[in-house]
Amino acid sequence: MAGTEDNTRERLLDQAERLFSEKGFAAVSVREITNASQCNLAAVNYHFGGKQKLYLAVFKERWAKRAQKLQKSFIQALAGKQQPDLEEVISAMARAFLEGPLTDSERRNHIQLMQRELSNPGQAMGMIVQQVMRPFIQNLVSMIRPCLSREVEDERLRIYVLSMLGVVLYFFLARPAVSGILNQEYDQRFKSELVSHITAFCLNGMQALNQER
Amino acid sequence: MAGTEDNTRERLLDQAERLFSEKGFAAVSVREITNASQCNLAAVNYHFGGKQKLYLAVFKERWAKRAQKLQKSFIQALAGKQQPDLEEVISAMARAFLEGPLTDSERRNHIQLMQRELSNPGQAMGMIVQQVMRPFIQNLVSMIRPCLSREVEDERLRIYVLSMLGVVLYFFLARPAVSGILNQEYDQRFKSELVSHITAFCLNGMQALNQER
DNA sequence: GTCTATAGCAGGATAGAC
DNA sequence: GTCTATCCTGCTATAGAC
Repeated sequence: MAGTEDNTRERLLDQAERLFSEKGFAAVSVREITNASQCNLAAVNYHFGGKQKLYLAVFKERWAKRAQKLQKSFIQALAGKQQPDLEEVISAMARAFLEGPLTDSERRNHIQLMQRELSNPGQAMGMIVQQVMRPFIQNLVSMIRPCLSREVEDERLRIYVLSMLGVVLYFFLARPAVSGILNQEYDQRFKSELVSHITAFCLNGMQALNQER
Repeated sequence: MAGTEDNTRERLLDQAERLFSEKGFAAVSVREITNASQCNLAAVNYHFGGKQKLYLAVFKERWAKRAQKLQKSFIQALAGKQQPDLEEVISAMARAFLEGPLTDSERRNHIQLMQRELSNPGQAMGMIVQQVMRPFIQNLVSMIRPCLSREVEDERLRIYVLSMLGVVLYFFLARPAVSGILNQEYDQRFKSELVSHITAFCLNGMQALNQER
């Protein structure tokens, strides 16, 4: 009685995550989710208590775990270094988002889902900011601080870290537009070119912190 | 017969733009739009031929015009200079998006609507990319090229311009998240601090183009 | 735990009076 | 050009058999 263990529930979470990230909460119907999960319409209510609660469960049981995985892979990439330099930190961050431990579709789902919630705050946004983004940013801040040649307040440093995240995430979110503008598919070659570019751009951008202002 | 001239149609476009940008296409009902516009349910069908076509009309008749206004204000800001330097170009760009000629709510509607379409391409995306973004980016490219100390191919320069746009737009789109992370309202003081920050960050970031690679 | 069946309601669209 | 009334589809949620 512990072998099968709620396979339906898992399939529902999988498909719900995929569909919500592709189309957004309102554009997805429970029928679409249960059909894709090859289970019955009533299953959503039985397992989660409604569409809205399923949405929340996707964040709590799937999204948050992936976010941890992503951050662990970022930390792992820097684990060898005693004191990584700025370039290493930035490149590891860009790589975590663009080439990290997730599959392509996982990555897309993960980031699109986050963006939907961040620009259209619902009940999951508090959790995302408090439990995932704040710690991650604080983590970056404390890795970057020793690389700088001047004392910089936390608050100012956080804005810089947000700017770097902005660059990375934007190449993701506006992916269809970027493809259209550059006439460029997001293949493996282009993605690693992007990592180089982002690293160079942000590395130079961060130098503003080392200047008088 | 040319004085009143379809006031209802205009109100519908106004309210549709606001609601679509706040909640997204699927989450808004025709009833919600017509109530907000203080007109009848059937008006959407009469004037536009359906909800989907109203959505498209919002982009064609409202969004595109605002985009032009925004770009004109950007060009205007640089009109005095014979050859603006890089800092002036970047600061004018950031200002156009963050403090430009639109009211706060116009700006929010405009950018959120764009982002919804860019990350979730529908029928309006082609128009946005071809008629608005491509020309704007090409414009930026040709203003920036003379500021550089090296020859740079168009393609490479476009990626840099996209990165700058990424920074600017991200501070907009993730506004609720940024507020939560920094514990900071988007008041006038903070917005002009953002413009300074973005200018400094991007100005330095662009220096990567002047380096060997 | 999974299914069928259905209640109950909100959605987009349209016909036709004015 | 605007309104009312209504059609019909599709939605979420639930009751109850198995």
